[in-house]
Amino acid sequence: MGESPVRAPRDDVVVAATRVFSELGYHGASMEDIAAALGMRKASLYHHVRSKEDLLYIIHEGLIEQLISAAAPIATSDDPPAYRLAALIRMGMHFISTNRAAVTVFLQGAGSLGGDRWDRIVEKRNTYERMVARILADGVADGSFVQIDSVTAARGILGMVNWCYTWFDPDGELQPEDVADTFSRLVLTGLTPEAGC
Amino acid sequence: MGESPVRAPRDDVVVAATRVFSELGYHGASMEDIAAALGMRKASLYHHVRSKEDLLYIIHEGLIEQLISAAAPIATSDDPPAYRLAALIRMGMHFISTNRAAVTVFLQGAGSLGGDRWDRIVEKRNTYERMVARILADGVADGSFVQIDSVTAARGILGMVNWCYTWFDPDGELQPEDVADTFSRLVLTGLTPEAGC
Amino acid sequence: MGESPVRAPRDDVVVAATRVFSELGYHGASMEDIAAALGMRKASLYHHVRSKEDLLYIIHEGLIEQLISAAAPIATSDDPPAYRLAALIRMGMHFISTNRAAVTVFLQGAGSLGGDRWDRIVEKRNTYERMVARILADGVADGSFVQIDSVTAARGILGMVNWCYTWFDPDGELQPEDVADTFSRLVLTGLTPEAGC
Amino acid sequence: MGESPVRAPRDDVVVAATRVFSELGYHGASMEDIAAALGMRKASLYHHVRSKEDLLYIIHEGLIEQLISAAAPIATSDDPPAYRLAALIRMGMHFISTNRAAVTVFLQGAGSLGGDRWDRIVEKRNTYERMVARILADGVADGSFVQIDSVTAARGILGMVNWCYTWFDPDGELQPEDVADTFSRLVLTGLTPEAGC
DNA sequence: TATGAATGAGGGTTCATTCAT
DNA sequence: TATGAATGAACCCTCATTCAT
Repeated sequence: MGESPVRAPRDDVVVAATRVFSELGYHGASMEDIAAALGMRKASLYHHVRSKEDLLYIIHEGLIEQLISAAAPIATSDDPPAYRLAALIRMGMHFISTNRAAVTVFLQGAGSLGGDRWDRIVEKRNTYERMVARILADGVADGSFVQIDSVTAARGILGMVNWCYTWFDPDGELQPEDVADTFSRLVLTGLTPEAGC
Repeated sequence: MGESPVRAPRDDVVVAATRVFSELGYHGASMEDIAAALGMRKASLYHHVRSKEDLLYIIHEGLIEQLISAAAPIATSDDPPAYRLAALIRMGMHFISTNRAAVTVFLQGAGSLGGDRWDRIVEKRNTYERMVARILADGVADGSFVQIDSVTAARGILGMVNWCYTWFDPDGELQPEDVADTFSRLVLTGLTPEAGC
Repeated sequence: MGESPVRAPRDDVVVAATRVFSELGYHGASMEDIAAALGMRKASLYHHVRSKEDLLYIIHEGLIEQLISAAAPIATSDDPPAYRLAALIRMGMHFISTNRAAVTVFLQGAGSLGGDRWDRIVEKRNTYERMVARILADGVADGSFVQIDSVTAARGILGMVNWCYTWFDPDGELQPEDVADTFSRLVLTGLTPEAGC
Repeated sequence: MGESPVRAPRDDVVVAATRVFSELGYHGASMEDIAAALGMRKASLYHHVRSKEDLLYIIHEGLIEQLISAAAPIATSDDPPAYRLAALIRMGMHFISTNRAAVTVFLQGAGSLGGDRWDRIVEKRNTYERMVARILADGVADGSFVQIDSVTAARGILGMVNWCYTWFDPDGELQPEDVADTFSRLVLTGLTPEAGC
């Protein structure tokens, strides 16, 4: 915290890079492309960012930081686990539909980020994952959830939500809340009706 | 249709390419890398494949074809929906843990495949997705599943399973069947115990 | 002649450029580097100098002018040739140890200076060289030196002294005068003791 | 010895690079220039060399190795010091006039070679220097030379010879042997005639 | 005077692909 | 089938220089 060697570039630069990366992929996008999206030439771009990889890192870090900030209050609230889980799923869907491009870059960008930086991102990613797992573990502990492998279940739920970046269309008929509701019902009460009640 | 068809290259070539692509990413891997993995030089590789993109397409097609072949008998069996869904999840986990590299290439490779070919892959991908959605719809129809948006739920379940390529370690403690069981319970009976029965 | 003349920039600018050029080489140093050494930004530097090459020329000219000024009175004095030569060597060593950075730039900078300017520097360099050769010729003429190719010998002596920029350390144990004495003895009386006297 | 990570490129490549570097300077020369000198394109050059710096290193190493090989038998022979010194000077002049371009690259190239490699070259350069100093020390020890700082004198003599790369013209009237003779007389018997004999 | 921004002109390097042997 | 060589097309990045503020 505080010693990041990466200057924060102008906002529009990051926004443009995020869009271009999400459309062409990190490797498929050239600095030229990003510059063009900003109405400037390649060389000018280097006044705002030090390298292409810097841009990728900035996007990654911005996203995971924002995600954690949004998740933390939900995960650590005093609400019952089921409630917290549903809120987290809703937040996740909202996040994806609001940050479409950045999420795409984030979830596809694996492997393009150099060692140290990738490690730092992974660490934060794990932090987020642990928040979800913690909610499940809490529920199992207090009996509001059935006995289940909370880590695996958490990863399953995360996958369910993350995967939306491949198909969810914010401009489509379905609202993010609709999807979140479906997912919540799916993992909370399950597909099968409660037997014999 | 109009393009010249893709000759099927020697198996070891596809295997090597799959491994190299999965490790370095499609863009990050060079033909040189693949050739080296086969103990030959770049130029020789062109006696076996016509282009780098051909390789990617071959891998994609091989995978989706194999996946559909494995899924079809399950999806179309006469077993009850809940049973079929569990079987599909189990098959999916098994598939991922057996075809680690290819699955990685398949799920990360979006965007690197040219128009026509990508479309053909997407079509088959949709076929697979529809199989899952159909099972859910069947369950909703026969009352064995609760009323739910079967398409969205199917995508959620697929995401849950697909996402495993990012974290599941075939050499770890967890068996693919264990994960499949957790996932099945999660989406069939849900996290919350059946109330007051 | 036809080109616009070079304004003399602030002294500290030249000093900084000299140091930076000597450390990184002319091509290796950027205007940014020089500006940084002055605590300003690249663009500000252009208020003081018109171009990078101007800086190089200014350094070259300042050095050769200063060197000629120091050498002239010695070379044209009435002292006997041996004395003048020794004095010149001493002056040369003193000059190198006092103007380390500038000498480095001067002796390494060949080829970076454009046609006309380089020619002008070379001309002055030759003037200096001729001073030394003249001393030798004088000695040969008045019999105080042996018959020898005075031009070649002069170049040898200059090389001996100039070369010091590659190894002489002003902060080392050896004083410039010590080196000058060794060099003077070497070229005046030689390594071999006078035979049978 | 043996573990050099630099493949030896085709001879003509090294020759061309040497000439181009000597004419334009390392930084002033582009890979394009070198390729053009070989009648190929920039990209083709990379089949023969891994990087521009590799080329520079190969030139440096080739030169210093060759120089040491030529100097060693002279320096370690049983001939009297004066004879060995004269022979070394003659060899040096011959070397410079035969390897004009490479010597130019070698003596100007300081600073362009990365840390490790530069260190390795400097080490060998010192080896060569020590050979000369050793001859002088031998002469001082056996009384055939006057008492003198042999290290400084050696550097002076080396400078005298090395400096020739800046002015000696192999196609001029002066033969390398002529210059060598002048230099030998200069440092062996000196400029001043033997007094009163 | 000082500077942030912009940019044309390269420069080194990589790479998929072709071709003659 | 195998490969050494060659190359066009890019790509990332640097830099001297200009200009509006």
